[in-house]
Amino acid sequence: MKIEILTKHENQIILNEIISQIRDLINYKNLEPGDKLPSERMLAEKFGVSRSNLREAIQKLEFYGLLKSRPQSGTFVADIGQVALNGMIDDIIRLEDPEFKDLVETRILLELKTCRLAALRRTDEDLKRIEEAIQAYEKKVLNGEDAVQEDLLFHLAIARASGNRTMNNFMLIITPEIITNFEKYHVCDKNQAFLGIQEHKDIYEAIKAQDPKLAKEKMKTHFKVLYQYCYHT
Amino acid sequence: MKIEILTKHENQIILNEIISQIRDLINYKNLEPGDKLPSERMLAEKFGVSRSNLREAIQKLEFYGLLKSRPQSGTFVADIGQVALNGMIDDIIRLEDPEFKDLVETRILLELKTCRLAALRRTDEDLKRIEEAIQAYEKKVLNGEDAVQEDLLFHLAIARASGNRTMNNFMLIITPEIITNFEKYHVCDKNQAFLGIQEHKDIYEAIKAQDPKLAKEKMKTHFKVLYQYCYHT
DNA sequence: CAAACCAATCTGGTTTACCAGTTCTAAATT
DNA sequence: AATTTAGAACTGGTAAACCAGATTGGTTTG
Repeated sequence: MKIEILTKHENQIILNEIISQIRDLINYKNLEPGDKLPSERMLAEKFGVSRSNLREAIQKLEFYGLLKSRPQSGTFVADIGQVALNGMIDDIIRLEDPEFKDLVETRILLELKTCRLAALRRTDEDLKRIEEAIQAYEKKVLNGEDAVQEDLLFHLAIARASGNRTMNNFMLIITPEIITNFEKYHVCDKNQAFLGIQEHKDIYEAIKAQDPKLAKEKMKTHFKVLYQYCYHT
Repeated sequence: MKIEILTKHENQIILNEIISQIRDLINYKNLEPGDKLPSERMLAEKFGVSRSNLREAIQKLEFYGLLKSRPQSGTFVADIGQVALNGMIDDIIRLEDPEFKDLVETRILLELKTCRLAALRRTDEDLKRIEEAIQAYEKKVLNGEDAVQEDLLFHLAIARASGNRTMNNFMLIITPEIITNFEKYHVCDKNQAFLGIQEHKDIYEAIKAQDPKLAKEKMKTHFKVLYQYCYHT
């Protein structure tokens, strides 16, 4: 068999085609929640794709909670009816990579909430971690060095302190892309970094004082520049 | 070699161990953004694990944007410095599966935003899709049938209309878990489903009228029961 | 001496073969 | 006829073999 090397994008396209075929099969066979799919080998042959590719597709649907694989047993439809399953698969296939603006918008939304929650739920260990992040940031900025990484760890420490694992996870997902784009587009300049020290401290104090409203306000102030970048460019 | 069948959880533990070893190696070798990691074969041997497991670990780090694999070339550290990389890997390893409350809390946060954005950005096609979702929901409820799926598709249609791909993706991620738990814990009863019809229509009208503030208000009303479940139990 | 070139080697990706539980069938037993 | 049980076939997961493009070092050529 001829083998071709595919780009990430081409691979994603055939992945979506397989997913769409899996959806069609579920509809055709009227599979309901808990029903078993045909084996990976059969599906791979039926769709004319390799088992690896088929497994990738299944794993993607597993990631979105639509299928469940059980070792030595089979792959099953999750506890989700056909209507929702069809709607979700359509959305999953259609969904493209986010733009930078989408990431920033989401980040602002998440962080205004995580810092509120952090003010309500933070433990002493959380406080300590946030404080350490501030000190690392301050040290770098005062030395005239780039401190994007330390800035980020401060925000991740707050996400952790929020006690909400889902938001924490989402912050981890969008964070690296944000960092790299920050540095690429120079969203923050030296002066901003300097102002950031006090802003970070204000946020920390609000969280320490367990004042969620103030914490959110201070975070909003901290995001002023980011707001403008997101909504006025 | 002896082969053991591992549970998903056990597998995740050894995955985290490998990730932690990768982090140690990056620190030990002082690898900077863009530097190349040793080959998968070498790492697998060095860590005493199979190449498949090692690849899984790499793919997880790739998902979080910390590594980048290039075919026939190698695996590289992303454009992220050691400080951020260490912090993020620690968080990734530590992070456990979210609780239901985390999901609901995040969903409320996301949806209050997506419906605002939908009011600002919705196209005519978006409106049409939302309307169809409402009709499907209404039909089921009036028939006395369960309409959790249709309810969900209504909310996903709004997420799509928000025009923010990241939020759309996040909604898709948390949605199935929410559905299954809804049905398990009977968060919504029949009466709620009935009230939901008008609430959905109110949200739709606000989005149609491009009134973000009203849309958010109506969504908040719609989430009243959910709020109570989330914060008062 | 520098630039072009070529083949040996190394790379991540993919296919193939194999593993060990699970599941189903049908024969054996009560 | 209903129940038990042995075993064959099937399952998702995993290890090993293989692929072809990328890299690299040394050689050749201008």
